[in-house]
Amino acid sequence: LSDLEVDHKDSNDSLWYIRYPLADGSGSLTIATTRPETMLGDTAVAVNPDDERYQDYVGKKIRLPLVGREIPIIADAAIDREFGTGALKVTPGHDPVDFELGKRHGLEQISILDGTAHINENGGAYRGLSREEARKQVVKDLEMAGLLEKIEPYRHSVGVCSRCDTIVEPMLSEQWFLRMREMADRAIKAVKDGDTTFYPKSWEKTFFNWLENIHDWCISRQLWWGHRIPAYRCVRCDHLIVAAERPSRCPECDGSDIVQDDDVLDTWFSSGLWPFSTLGWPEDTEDLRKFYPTSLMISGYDILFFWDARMIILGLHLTAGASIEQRVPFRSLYVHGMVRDPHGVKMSKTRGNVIDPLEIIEKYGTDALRFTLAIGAAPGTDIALSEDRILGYRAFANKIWNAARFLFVNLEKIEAAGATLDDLAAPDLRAAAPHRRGGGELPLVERWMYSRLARVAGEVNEALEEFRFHEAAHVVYHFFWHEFCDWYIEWVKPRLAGAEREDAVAAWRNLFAVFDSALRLLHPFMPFLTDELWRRMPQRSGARSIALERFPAPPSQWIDPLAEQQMALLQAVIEAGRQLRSDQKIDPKQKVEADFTASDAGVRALVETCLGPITRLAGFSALRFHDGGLDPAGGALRSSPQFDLRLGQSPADRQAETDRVSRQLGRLEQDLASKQERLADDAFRTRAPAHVVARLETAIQERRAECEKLRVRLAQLRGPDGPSRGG
RNA sequence: GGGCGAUUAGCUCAGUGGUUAGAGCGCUCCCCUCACACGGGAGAGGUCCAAGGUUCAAGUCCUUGAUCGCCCACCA
Repeated sequence: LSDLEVDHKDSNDSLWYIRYPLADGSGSLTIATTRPETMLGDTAVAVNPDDERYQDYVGKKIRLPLVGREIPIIADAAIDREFGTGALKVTPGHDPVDFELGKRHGLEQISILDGTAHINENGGAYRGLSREEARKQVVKDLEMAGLLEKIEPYRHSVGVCSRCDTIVEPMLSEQWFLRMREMADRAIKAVKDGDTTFYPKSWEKTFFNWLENIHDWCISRQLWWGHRIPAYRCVRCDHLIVAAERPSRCPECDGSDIVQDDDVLDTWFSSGLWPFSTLGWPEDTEDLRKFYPTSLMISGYDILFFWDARMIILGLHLTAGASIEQRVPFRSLYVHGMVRDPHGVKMSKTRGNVIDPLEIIEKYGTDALRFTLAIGAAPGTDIALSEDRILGYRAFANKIWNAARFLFVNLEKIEAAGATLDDLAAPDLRAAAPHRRGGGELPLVERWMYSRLARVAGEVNEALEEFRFHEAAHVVYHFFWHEFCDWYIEWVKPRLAGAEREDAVAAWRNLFAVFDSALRLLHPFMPFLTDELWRRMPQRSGARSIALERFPAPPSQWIDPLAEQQMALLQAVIEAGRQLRSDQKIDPKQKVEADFTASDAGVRALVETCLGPITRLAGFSALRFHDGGLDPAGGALRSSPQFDLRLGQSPADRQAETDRVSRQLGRLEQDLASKQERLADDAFRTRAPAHVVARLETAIQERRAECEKLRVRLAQLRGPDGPSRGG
């Protein structure tokens, strides 16, 4: 096992205090141990040289109980005086610390265990017992001999096999090690120099920390399966040869009886060779030159040390290349999180909180699962996977499906008027978007839609570029559902079945063009659904899959800030209308008249040009325009800095309306006060960038106007002549 | 012992110094309106863990602390 394959687990154990008698019978010394059975292999007792309690003992001999061997008492600065009794039994054969200690003091190394963790012939009477049985027996015998002073409960960490949880028993054996220092330093340098970049970058620190403290790597394993270690031994003279090819004769004694080492390489060593051994290395192949280093490695952090770091280390060491940058196996390493249970707890079979991806796929669909993982994959975080969340994204998949259904079902209406799917959605038509009706102007809603598409595509591309998958998924989700479906489709619906055939055709072509782009943007996140829907649109002959199409990168000329601003205003008017309806508890089926006023003639003109969609989407039977303020006599009112909107009937609940306005006014006044305070600060005016100051000034102006309107409104609501009749 | 990270709405989480801090789910109210009730519309809900500091400006940067994770480590 390598160090990395040993986990350390806290364990409630005992600390046994054992009396070791001096060989000359002049007394005894008590040691404390967590593994009493290992005393069978003790070859010394050690104390700290500065420990005054044991000054007289150093140099004397102990007669090891149960064994009878005489062992020395030695002094070593590594001994912690505070632990136990300050005296340590030294077992070089079965403890790494003791092994080092033994080497410093020339102590004998005695192995008392065989390969199956049973006591061997060095354990005398205990031979044949398992380590657990031996512990019991040793303790029992010590107790009988009156040498067991006490047992204390003790909590410490125990090394266990990371695969099977068995307690690891340190023992002496011959193994192959890789000297890591220089190779680790080269890997550190490569990453520091930016030859490979980690995403998120914070993982580089973890990487450095590990490499800076790295130990030599034990790469030999006593297993059947694996790359056999290329080391050969001459049977006659025992000479060792390490070579790529099996030597026919021993270079030392010319013997021909040569056997290969039985050990195989650590599987992670073999895996570490993967990036170049798969490309034909050590031959200088075309593949190797073309694909090494590769651009991106995606990996979970649980194998950062096991695999990713080793690929870098071995790549730097073994591959030929013109420069050091060409030796790293990959330019970017994206380190993703782990999928956890709904509460962020690691999944485990024993805990029973494992979510089976196949069951999830069966239940909610592959695309829903994939989208959930993508949108949850914020760099540097794990993903808490809950079925509720997946359910939400299944709904999204359903939404996409239904939007497509809308397109294809409604097509019949225009097909009746003689247009075919090819007339509306042919691939070259989709590519030639936007479509203007008879060479005229593009309607506002389409200018807005294409502008949004261009921005969203830009954001998605940028996010993917930086491995911000969650952001890309979020942006495209919001775009499809809340812009494409909620606003764009709803807005253009009447035109699609409209009598004006030319306008209808243009609207359909734009709708399909945007839908096509949306599918492409969605494809990395929902591959199956998007491909299926894409196939239902006409395609170039020979086109095989949406996966092979271009990812959208709409021209930046589509970005139209004016259209976005105007559309936002119209949306605000519609939303104000809906809020009023909802507040006034107006039956959704009932259309109501509304009154509108705007101080800016441009705003009024804009609203007038889009009267159809506004009245339809807000549920108005009519929208009446007024000059100046709206009649204070009645109706429920919504104000914004740009416009006022009133529903033509009295508030159903005057008190509720008063409360709402007053709450809103309170919020605004507070905000206004803090803004004014900030603006009044000379330091802010002089030191903040001009655009920040200007923006604040604009905001204050707007806020003031809003507050004023609300104050007037509040006075009306509270006044004796408050609204009492429809108006 | 060393290192890394987290703490933001009821839950799970985004948030790149600069509008009134966001999303999904959940919750409340209305609506089965001719793509979708896996839907539409409207809402409620947050002293951004604490205390200092830097800055004209901090959820965001720095320090300390608390709590919770994870990784590494040869304390018998």
